[in-house]
Amino acid sequence: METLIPLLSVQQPMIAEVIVDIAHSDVDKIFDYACGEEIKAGMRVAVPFGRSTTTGFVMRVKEHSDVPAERLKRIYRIEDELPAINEECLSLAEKISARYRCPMALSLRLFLPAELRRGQVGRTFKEFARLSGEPFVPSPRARTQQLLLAYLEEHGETPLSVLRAQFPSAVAPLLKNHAIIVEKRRSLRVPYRSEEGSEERHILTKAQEQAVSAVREGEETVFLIHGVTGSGKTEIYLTLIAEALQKGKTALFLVPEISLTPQMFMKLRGRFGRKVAILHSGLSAGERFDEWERLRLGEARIAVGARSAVFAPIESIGCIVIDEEHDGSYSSESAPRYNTFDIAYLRAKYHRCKLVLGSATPSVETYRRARSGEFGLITLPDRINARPMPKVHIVDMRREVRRGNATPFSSALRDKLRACLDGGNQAILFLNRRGYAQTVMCRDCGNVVKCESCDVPLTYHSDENCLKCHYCGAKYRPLPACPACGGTHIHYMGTGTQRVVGELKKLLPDARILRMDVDTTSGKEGHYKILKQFAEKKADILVGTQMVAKGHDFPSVTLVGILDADMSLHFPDYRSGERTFQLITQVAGRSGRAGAEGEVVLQTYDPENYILRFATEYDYEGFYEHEIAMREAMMYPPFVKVVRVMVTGEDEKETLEALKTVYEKLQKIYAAHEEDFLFFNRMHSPIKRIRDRFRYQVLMRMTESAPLKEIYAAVSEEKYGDVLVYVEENPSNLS
DNA sequence: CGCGCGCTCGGG
DNA sequence: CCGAGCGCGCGA
Repeated sequence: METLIPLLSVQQPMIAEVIVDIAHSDVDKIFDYACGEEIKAGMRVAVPFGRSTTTGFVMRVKEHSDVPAERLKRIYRIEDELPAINEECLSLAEKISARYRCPMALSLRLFLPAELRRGQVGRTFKEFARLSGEPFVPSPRARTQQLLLAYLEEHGETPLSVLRAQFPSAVAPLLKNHAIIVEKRRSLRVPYRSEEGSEERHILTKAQEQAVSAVREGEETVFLIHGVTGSGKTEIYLTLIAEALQKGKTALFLVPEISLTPQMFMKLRGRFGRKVAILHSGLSAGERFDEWERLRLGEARIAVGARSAVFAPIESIGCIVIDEEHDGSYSSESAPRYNTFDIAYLRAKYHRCKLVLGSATPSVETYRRARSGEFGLITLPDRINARPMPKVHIVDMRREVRRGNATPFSSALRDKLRACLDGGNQAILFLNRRGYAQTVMCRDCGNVVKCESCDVPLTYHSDENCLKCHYCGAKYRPLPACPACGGTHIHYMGTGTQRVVGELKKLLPDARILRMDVDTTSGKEGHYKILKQFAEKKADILVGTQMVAKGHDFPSVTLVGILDADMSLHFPDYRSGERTFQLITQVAGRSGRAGAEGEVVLQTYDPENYILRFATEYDYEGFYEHEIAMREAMMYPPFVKVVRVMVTGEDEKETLEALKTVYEKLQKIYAAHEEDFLFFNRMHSPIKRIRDRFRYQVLMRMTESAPLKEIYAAVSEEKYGDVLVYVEENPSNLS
């Protein structure tokens, strides 16, 4: 008779559900692999796939598979000792893929630093020395050896490099005698390293105190802090973050791309020391990876960074902050086209924590949600130092032109500039147009010189003496004659920052001028270098594009000139008014922060415009009431949703064919839900070609109840060869 | 995505 | 008859 002996040595194999790291809809599905007990959800693994090996993400581990056992293959190896993506983030990735119809591989990648995917980031190691405990008495003459041992006695484990520097001759003999032991240990690179955070108490004003308790005690998940420039929003954020930390939780602090300056890093490091990890493209690959790793390991508990930091690998989040909530950089411009708020909201819901939005000029949509009671609304109307906002003077440029002033500066601005510099103060001139001249036109035939790859006029750049395309970056030699008619009356139209600097030198020959725009801020810390020079008063006037507008403090700036306030106002976009208001408010806020009272000169050809009027009065409420009424009357967001399906490809015929296919599918949805659509049409994009790709679009305006999911489904249903098709919701630029 | 399979077409 | 080219479906 046979006895059945349990085969303890043969483990029942487990099954891992794996998503392979290939961003393609054909392979965007679960593949089952056999694996052992050591495999956990969230790990990256190497798996045999087809005839090659691929990285995959373990989504789930289960006991049975519907795939016949003979077809199952085994996971080759584990790529990360610790699961790279936790349960919360795995399910978040699933939601993102479902919401934006993108392959799981793409949504999963959001949670990993690029360095990890590329494979070998140098994990750096460092040697540490400690006392071995073995009895050893150095000879009385070996004084440095005695000192070293005493040092270790006092300080405990110490990096070997420190000992080598302090006791150069002692290390080798002590090692030889086994008096000390050296171990290699993982060392994490900490950028902008400083000592522990300062424990000093930060005294809050009454208004700040009230704001903090409103968030702490409020019922809502989301809070909007609407506070004027200088009202002390940052201190509120930091207090809320500190409170989360005290409860043993972590925090997420999201800021616009541009405001991640070294000063900002230092401020946070000063406050929270090594508990802060900064996720930012300005760091080296190694630093970035290590900061991510410090968060994942729990060594750092506050993640600070731009948009992508919302995917930080932290657990038990106690507080999420989105500063400068209205900033455009919070929307992703490549697949998946997520909005940072939406992701942050999902995470806040999951962790049952507060999501705090802050802005001096909230987006109309956010403000409406706050006013309706959906979000908690906290208003900080006063500046900390009770200083009034700078006085804004509107200058009618039509009158200047009539008087024969052909320069970019009104007489009022010229006078104030001189007075400002005479008083030993600094000025900022803002103009949202880089280069020297906006367009190059032939006066003989009217031809405007365009880029070969884009349907865009070229901008003349005087410092490089070339024509540049601001969409693809291509450079061209300046033309001696018109390519269309051979005429030689080439006219340089419109003023950019370079021309302003040139004119300024003529006007104020002794003034020291700095320029800040995309062309002068190349390199890793380009912005920072220019801002630093200006802050150190190595220049009198800073001329720049909108990058001068974002939260930097220059105590001796007492004059801000907005050279062309209409520029963004007449942008063909329902948000142009909102953006202009935000921009003017921000730029104006640069004036008069500490010293004398500041002034702003706002030059416009449309001095009666309501947006400019409200901006000069710093009247956000007034602006909002006017704007929201207009949006409702015109049926624009937030009352409807603007959805654009973009179709772009290098081959125009192919692109048009794809457009036709997509349009027909969308038309079916439209026909079935006609009552939900206010607008439905296909057309050229305003810019017909960018980077050699033709651009067509189906533009829709629809109610909230319209079937957005069906639109996403229709677009991702079919393959369109080399033609790229994607959906945008309330796109921030409609070019 | 990368690959192999099989179908089709064209050349000799 | 054979080789190149392409569309399709598969991968666990």
